[in-house]
Amino acid sequence: MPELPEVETTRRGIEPWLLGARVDAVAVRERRLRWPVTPRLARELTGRSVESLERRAKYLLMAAGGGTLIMHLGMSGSLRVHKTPGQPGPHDHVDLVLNNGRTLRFNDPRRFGAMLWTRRDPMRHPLLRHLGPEPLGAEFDGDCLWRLSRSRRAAVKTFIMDGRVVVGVGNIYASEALFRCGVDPRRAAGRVSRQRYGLLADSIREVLAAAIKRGGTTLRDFTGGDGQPGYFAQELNVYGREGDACPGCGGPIRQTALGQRSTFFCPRCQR
DNA sequence: CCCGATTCCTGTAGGC
DNA sequence: TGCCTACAGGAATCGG
Repeated sequence: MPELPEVETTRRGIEPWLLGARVDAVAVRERRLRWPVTPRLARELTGRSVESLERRAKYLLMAAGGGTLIMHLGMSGSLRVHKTPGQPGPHDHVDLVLNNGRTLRFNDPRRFGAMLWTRRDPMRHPLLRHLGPEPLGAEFDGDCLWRLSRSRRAAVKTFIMDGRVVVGVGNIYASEALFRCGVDPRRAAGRVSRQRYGLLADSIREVLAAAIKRGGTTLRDFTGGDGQPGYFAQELNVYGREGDACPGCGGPIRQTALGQRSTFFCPRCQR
């Protein structure tokens, strides 16, 4: 499940093969992703050289020849650079054939991912323009969480997963960050103190940075741009561990649902 | 504006 | 063993 660390791991894995490479051909075998892949995408991308590959939230932005390819992995998408791609398998929806002999291949069984071409400033794109701060950036801290949360009655876990508040915090890392700072995920966002938001912001930053260091979390099938899995799963304290002993107090980890999302926490350590 | 519910999709885990 | 259903989730979008 690509969250920010998995997207960043992917970006770092494929960037060296993309920078400066020219796109010689684009093969679109399945147009039905989150939004339809337009014929324009292949037409305009072909012949352009890649200038940069950046990440904003969970989007990857590949700048090429004045336009930008906006990519999102959804929840089952992956991007890999192949030396010899071979016959496309199931769910290998898009290939970018590069002039350095490599092929960037987008695979996405559930097709929640996206590939969009824009000639405008990507940061002004409707999907990106209302996004909150990057959790690893300088402008993100406990005070901005605290300010935005006043009078909010939604659960704090739901609140930190809202991309307008802070980007990149998905279901796994939301549970982990809240455990780390001892905040009950069910607590109303407006009823978390300023001081505890300071701790929560630190926890979000730490847990994401640690996951990036490990190459992301591979629960089932995530692999980075080189096909390697991530190793943060073994450092998860609560996610997916209902009934297991809490690493803090030894009591059982509990599971509940918040905003239709499974949520894991320790009722003794988190208040 | 705020918030919860619904929607897209398919692989897989669990129940019978 | 094998079939069937439920569930997983990012995030846009809808409905209240």
